Amino acid sequence: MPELPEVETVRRRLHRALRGHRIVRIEAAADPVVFDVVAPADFAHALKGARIVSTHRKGKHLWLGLDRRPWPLFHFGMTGWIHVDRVGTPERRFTKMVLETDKGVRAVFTDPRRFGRIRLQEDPAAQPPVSLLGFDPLEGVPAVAELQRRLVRRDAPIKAVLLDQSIFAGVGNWVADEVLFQAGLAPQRAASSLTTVEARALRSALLRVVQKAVDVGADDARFPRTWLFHHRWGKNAAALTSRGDRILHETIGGRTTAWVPKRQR
DNA sequence: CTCAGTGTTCAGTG
DNA sequence: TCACTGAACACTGA
Repeated sequence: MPELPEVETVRRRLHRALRGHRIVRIEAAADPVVFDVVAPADFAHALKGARIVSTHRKGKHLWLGLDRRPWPLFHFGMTGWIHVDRVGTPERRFTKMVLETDKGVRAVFTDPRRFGRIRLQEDPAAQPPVSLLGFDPLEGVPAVAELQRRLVRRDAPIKAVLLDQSIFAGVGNWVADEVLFQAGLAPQRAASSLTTVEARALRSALLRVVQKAVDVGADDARFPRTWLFHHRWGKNAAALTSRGDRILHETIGGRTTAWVPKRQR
């Protein structure tokens, strides 16, 4: 479930588990889809022997800072993940990369659907795709006036604009729907039609949703009961919110969108 | 067997 | 060039 909160949660786990360790072994699967720009052997060679000094994230992109360059950069796509295990743990299915450290920690990148990507870059923060991202909500959302300035020239539905990574880095399908639900905004509203009051509601809902999801380690069982999240899945026509309001499912911005007409205008 | 899917990119159109 | 839409990508699981 890799949107901003999930990726940030993985980053924090990696940070605690790997920082200061030296990489003693790398296994990189022969998968030219996931390793789309670096040969797996070159990736392994670049990492082996290096020390992990930092972890980084912007939007849905995650990378490690090493004591030498280049650095590894990960994107989880729809089904990617990095699991932190101890060396000796049973293998996992759909493994694309295994990293083992001198202190016996193993990080495993898995991805059944193979939309994820593993790359190598000299300076991930300074080069595409990371350099092309908009603001990361966890690092702070622009003031309402600035936000509105960016929305006013967009005729697309606000749902689609929320998914635009060059503006809202890290927002994915469920975060977008949750934000619109909590802000009381109908997803098909043109972004340019938002009033200042509505843009303010959007801004604070975005901040609140992302912060809360990260605070609970992206563990959805700990999301507040009032969140749409718990009721939105499965395109169930009879689905209701915690207050008993009907949830509609329709395609907006090219994605399945769950929303509550009674609460969103 | 069919279809949806927590993401991104590209082709085609206006 | 830009903004927008819809298809394509690859594969699992319901």
